[in-house]
Amino acid sequence: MNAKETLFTISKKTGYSMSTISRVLSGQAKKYRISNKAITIIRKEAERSNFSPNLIARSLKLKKTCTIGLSIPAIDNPFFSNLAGRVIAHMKDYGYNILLADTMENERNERDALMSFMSRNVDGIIAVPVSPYSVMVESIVKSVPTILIDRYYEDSKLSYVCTDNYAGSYSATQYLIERGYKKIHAIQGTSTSMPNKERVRGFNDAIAAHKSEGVQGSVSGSSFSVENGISETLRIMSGKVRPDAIFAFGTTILLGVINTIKSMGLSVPDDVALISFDDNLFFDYMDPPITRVAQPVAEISHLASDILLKMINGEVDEDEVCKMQLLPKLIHGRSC
Amino acid sequence: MNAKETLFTISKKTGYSMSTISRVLSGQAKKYRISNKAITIIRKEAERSNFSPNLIARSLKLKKTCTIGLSIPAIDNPFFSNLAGRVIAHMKDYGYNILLADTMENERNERDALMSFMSRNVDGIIAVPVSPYSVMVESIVKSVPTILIDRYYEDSKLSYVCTDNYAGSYSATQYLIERGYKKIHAIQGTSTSMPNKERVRGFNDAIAAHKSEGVQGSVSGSSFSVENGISETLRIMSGKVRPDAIFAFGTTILLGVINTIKSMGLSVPDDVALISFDDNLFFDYMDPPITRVAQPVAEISHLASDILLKMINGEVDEDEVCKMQLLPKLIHGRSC
DNA sequence: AAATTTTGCGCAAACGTTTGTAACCCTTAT
DNA sequence: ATAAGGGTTACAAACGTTTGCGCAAAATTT
Repeated sequence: MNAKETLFTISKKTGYSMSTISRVLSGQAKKYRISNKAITIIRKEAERSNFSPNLIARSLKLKKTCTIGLSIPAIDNPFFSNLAGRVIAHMKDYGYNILLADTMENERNERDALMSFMSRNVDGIIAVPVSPYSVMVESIVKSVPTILIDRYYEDSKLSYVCTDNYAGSYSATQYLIERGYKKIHAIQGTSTSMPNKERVRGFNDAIAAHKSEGVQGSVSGSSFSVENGISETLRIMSGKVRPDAIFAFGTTILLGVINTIKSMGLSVPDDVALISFDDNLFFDYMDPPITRVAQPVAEISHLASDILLKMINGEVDEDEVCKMQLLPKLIHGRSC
Repeated sequence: MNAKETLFTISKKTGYSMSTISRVLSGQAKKYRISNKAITIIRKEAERSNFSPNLIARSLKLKKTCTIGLSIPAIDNPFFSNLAGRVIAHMKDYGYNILLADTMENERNERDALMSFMSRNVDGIIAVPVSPYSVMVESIVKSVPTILIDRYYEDSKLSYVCTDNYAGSYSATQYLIERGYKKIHAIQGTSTSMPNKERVRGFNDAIAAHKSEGVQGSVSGSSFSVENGISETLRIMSGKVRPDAIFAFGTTILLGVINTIKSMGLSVPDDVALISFDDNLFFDYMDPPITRVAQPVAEISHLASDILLKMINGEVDEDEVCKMQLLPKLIHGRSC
């Protein structure tokens, strides 16, 4: 309705200069020895006219936007929406807003998002990258504090914090072995992604460590999708060596597996045991509740946010690369 | 690494003035009759130095940020994360970025978020409000195009688009009645929220319309939470008139219901039928798959975004209030 | 050859802040 | 009386864009 208030309009109203008003309203009154009289007059007028400073102008001047760019591959994936929620909440506590981009697992979208973040002068970037490491990503990202989550590039200069996928996978596999399962099949997701690679490695190592006990393991699959879970389950359960346990490397894969197993008239865990990577509220309410390796989303988000804040505040060396892997947690259902 | 490029630095490099460079780089070359020679030189230098315009400065000048503020109550709720994803994707197509706030159902957070949006001069706001309608909300929001989703205020000037909760609830109830259920209990969420009110109304009307057939209905409950689902189910299933069908007004409520019913040793749908409001990927993979009323999230998001864009572009009258209710869809599981 | 038009480009103000510096007024000490 | 000093406030430049206007040179017309 009424035109936007600015320092100028308040200046006209109160007779004080814009500088004085700026200082009062940004809490610098003491420092510049503004009189109490001026303070009260200015405060009152600001209050009355519902003044709020133009952060765009302030950002331009201060070269600080108090904005973080957050780029994730798929917000409808609970893991990522959870992540986003944590980051948003944490950053809000420090006065930062979040520009959110959903890249939909698409490199072009990611590129657009990062470019946009840069153009908008975000103070920092948190990203779950989808693109292969390339000069592009690095060049885009090297001029602004950036931290990766979940996925990362092995020997790059980009800091990251993620789940210890190797350990999680290893311990889940070992858990199955301890429960007496001998023929374990893992259904993997996108085979090129680092988390997936690590899960495969952990799985294989655990199997290898118990080879003498007659434990056999196999891995197949190609994407983090329900369809992949369905087709792989169909294939392996009708093969000649039917596994007695299946390790789904992701929530969506698991759904496909369950669905297929039930439609085949088999039961969990009697005919085949099930364990999954990633957590979900629904897992506890399924029949049976699903045993899974839960990534420490809260801790990851928290840690990544804190590290980024430190980078922004210059409390961490320019070229100090930070690589953190957090241990996931095994949550017991009754699917094994 | 290297200092940020600006029009000024390119000006020094090429010898052309900042105005000329600005016009070339913003595609206004033709309009201002810039020579091809200048265009190529400037383009090349911009390319070489990886120039990207400072959108903060541009925003300040143009009074347009190409940013939309999106405020939702809980991003870990699939309904809202889905919503957010749709809005983000849609707005991206029109060159807008999204500032996302998760209010966590907290009025103070919402207030902060909206204030922040205003200070940051967003071009428009999409919100799922949590606060009661008040002068505050209106005053915050009246100076920038705003549209509400899901929840709304009956006779306010704020436009909204949401599900036709009344119709959805009515048809779900009627569906139960048609399947022969006679004693139907609805477990509601936050009783003050408009969607909940409408669902109750739809439920009651459907029941009333079939009263002559001996259909009885009742409503209880107090929040959209698993706990509420649990406690209400426990209470009603151990009461003297045990319902033969339960209508859960939300996903989380449903989870509580299922869990309790199973732990009581009852089965769905033989002992009691189940139907739910809101959709979820997991519903199809539960045992049995859940019959539910799915809100048309995609359509809502799309429509709301489009309306907001029109408001921003001045293609809709200043004080024309837009109220849209979209029909939800009944998705058949096997829980009835 | 003069007048007019076209072409190509630069000047400078403006957007709303922040902040170093200067300046004013009023005491108080010299 | 003058200087010194503390308490208050204002001036003006800067952040990086965009754009109305104006101007010179080249091209065209008369």
